[in-house]
Amino acid sequence: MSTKERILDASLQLFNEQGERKVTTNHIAAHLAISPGNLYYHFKNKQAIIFALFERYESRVLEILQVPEERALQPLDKLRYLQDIFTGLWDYRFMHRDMEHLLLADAELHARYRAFFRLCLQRVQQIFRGLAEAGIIRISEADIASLALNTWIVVTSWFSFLRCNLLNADVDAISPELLRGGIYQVFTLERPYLTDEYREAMNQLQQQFIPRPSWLEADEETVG
Amino acid sequence: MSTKERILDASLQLFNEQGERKVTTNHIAAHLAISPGNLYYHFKNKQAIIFALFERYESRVLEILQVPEERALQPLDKLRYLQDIFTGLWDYRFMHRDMEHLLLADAELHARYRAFFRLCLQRVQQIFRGLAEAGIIRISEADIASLALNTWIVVTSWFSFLRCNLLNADVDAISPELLRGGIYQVFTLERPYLTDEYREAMNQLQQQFIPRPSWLEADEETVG
DNA sequence: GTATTATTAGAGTCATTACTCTAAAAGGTC
DNA sequence: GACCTTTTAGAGTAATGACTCTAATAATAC
Repeated sequence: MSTKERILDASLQLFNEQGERKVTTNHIAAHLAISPGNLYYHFKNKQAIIFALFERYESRVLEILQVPEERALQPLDKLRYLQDIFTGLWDYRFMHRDMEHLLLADAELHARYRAFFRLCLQRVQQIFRGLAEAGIIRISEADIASLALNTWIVVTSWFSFLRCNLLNADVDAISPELLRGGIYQVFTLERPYLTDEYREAMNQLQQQFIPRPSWLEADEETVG
Repeated sequence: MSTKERILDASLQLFNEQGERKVTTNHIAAHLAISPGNLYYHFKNKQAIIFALFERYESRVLEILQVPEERALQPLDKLRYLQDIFTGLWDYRFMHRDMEHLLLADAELHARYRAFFRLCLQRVQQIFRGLAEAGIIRISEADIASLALNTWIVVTSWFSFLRCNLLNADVDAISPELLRGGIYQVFTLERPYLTDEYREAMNQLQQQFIPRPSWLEADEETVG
């Protein structure tokens, strides 16, 4: 693997683990046992690393959010979308964590992100239209726009929500178990629009993702 | 006004304007034309300032989220809740912007925030129960929990969403106009549960908050 | 007025961090 | 092996930022 790719992989790992703010370029170099000079030979600055990671993230997400044209959507499609998207967000979880700062620091990235967001929103709307055409949901165009936006917000905020509201011990061990809570929440957004025909089936699907809401557990008493 | 309060006010202002990450204690002192030593006489560190601001924020929000016991909820109550909460969030908007980092850096604040969140969630659920008892919505207990959580996520993420997706020029001018989009989104979350009796009235209420979705506008071409 | 305490100034410190510079090594070509 | 390009090491730098220390000044008590 090329040094350039190794730098990206290590950066992604460290950013995800500790947050972009706490990971310095020197840390990244040290982690790879290369010199800072070497790192800066491959990337002109920290922003360039982040930009490259965003490109990876973007293509990953857009690949997932494709709507099949040759066939109608099925109930399980929705589930697959959610699982794939949440997994993708997990793999690049530092991104939405510090997004505001990243965008403020890099106007080019900001423009790129805006375009990406708009494309995603369109895709999500297409998916809902597909579900409507397949008779799975019944929904007006105006509601599709609102529902898509709410879905976007909940999905992209889910890991931030978890990290803020889990016990510290759990934060280090965010697991598929916690991902499920996010899937459950998004199902809830869509549920009111299900047609009679599919309501029961989709509800049963959703039931499989009922979370054990660990964010409601009380803190342990600190032993004094 | 005491120096201590002036420090808090200035910190809040600067944090909101530039983000906690970019505002140093020296900046705060300079802004007030006092010495760093003076600042540190009143607060033992930057975290202590943030903690004090959180206490303000917390009491502000909890005051808003009260459920009247002597009377039933009315359709306009929901609107007032939303307007007050969004205004409160606006006044402390740096908070949810850098929340993850703030909590990771201060275990005490983290515990406090968790408790605050759980209390808020209960209050929001109570509000939905109140709306159900008043015959405005019809909803199961399980759905109340999901709906409350989705509401929390959308509300607390709304300003982050805006800052990420607005044109740079607009970010500096986030206005009531943009607040309205948030209110509209939250109305959408609740809308499917409205009873026949109130559906029309609430829809009309919501229509007043249709946003001009500036986050969908294209970037200006850069003049080359 | 004097003693005591609360408040303030401001220079300074120490660690951190993004990034640079020079030279050495490695790799490829003929 | 000589020549050239690519890659790497690693010491160094300039700026920054959270925080400290000492001494001066204001406020208060008696």
